[in-house]
Amino acid sequence: MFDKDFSAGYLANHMARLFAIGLQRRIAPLNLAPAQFMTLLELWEDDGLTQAELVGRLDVEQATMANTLKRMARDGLIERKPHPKDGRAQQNWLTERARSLQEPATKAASAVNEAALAGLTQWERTALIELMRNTIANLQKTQRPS
Amino acid sequence: MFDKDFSAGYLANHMARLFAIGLQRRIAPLNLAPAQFMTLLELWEDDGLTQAELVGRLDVEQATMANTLKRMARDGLIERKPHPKDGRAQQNWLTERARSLQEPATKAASAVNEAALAGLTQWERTALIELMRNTIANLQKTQRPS
DNA sequence: TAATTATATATAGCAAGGTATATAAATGGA
DNA sequence: TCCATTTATATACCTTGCTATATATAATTA
Repeated sequence: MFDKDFSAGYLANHMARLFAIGLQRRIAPLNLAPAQFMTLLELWEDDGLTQAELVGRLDVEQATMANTLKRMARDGLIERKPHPKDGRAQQNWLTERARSLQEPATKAASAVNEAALAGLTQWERTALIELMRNTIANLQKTQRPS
Repeated sequence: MFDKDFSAGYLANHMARLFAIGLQRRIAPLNLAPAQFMTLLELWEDDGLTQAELVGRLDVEQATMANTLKRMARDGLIERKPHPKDGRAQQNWLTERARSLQEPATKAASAVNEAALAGLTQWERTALIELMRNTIANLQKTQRPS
């Protein structure tokens, strides 16, 4: 018999939904959505990345990233410019507004993490992170070797 | 500086997406989607639950459940009948087809969990589950006390 | 070089989550 | 009993994800 309350997949889904709500509520005042924040994390590190590069770094489907970038351009977070060496590609450059959001947005995300891990020891926090990373690697292994 | 590869929230989102893909691929042949499976888990236990009861058990928004139930009725998984004691409510009853999916669907879900946790010791698996349950409780605590 | 193959984006369509509203039925008080 | 409040669903609209296709530009190869 299948007990969802001890199923890794069910718990992962539930936990991710709660994290998303927590983040969404805290970055909504910045006019930012969770997937936009995730994309900004990469652009804050390396501005001007192409859609394909972002797809590789964030492990989402190309179509998903295409739509997220379209909304980000619409919301004035990025500007898309033709790639100087590849006529098919576009570079995605942060706007001043997007750059200004780095500090408040990352603080909001850290606050959610802190609230989520409240009461866990440092050892437990590290264990959770490492176990999730291990699980992610396992899942990627079984679904990619296509 | 914010490192997404060690952020509980980011990892939870990534892990949940990978679990969802794994489950979706395995239950697609049954003409079943992940949220439908999650809902069936409750109905297999207690047939005839109302929308409000399912909302409470699965911790999703009422509107989300309303749409999921609509798709399940459309797909012949449930039949909705007026509640005998409450004119506002409807009871959701499993069809024969839905009952027949219990075994293959739960086996598919168990297979995904097994693939995800491959290589982890029993102790590590239990630790991951318990840490996720703890994190879920923390997040519920901070977002509900509305 | 011409033709094929691969790569970068875009778009359509659907599921699942969420917020915000609306409506109808049930409940509780005054 | 009548009115206000609560509860059960439904719906509209938005984001995020996915699959499947289509298109244009590179790259490769015959």
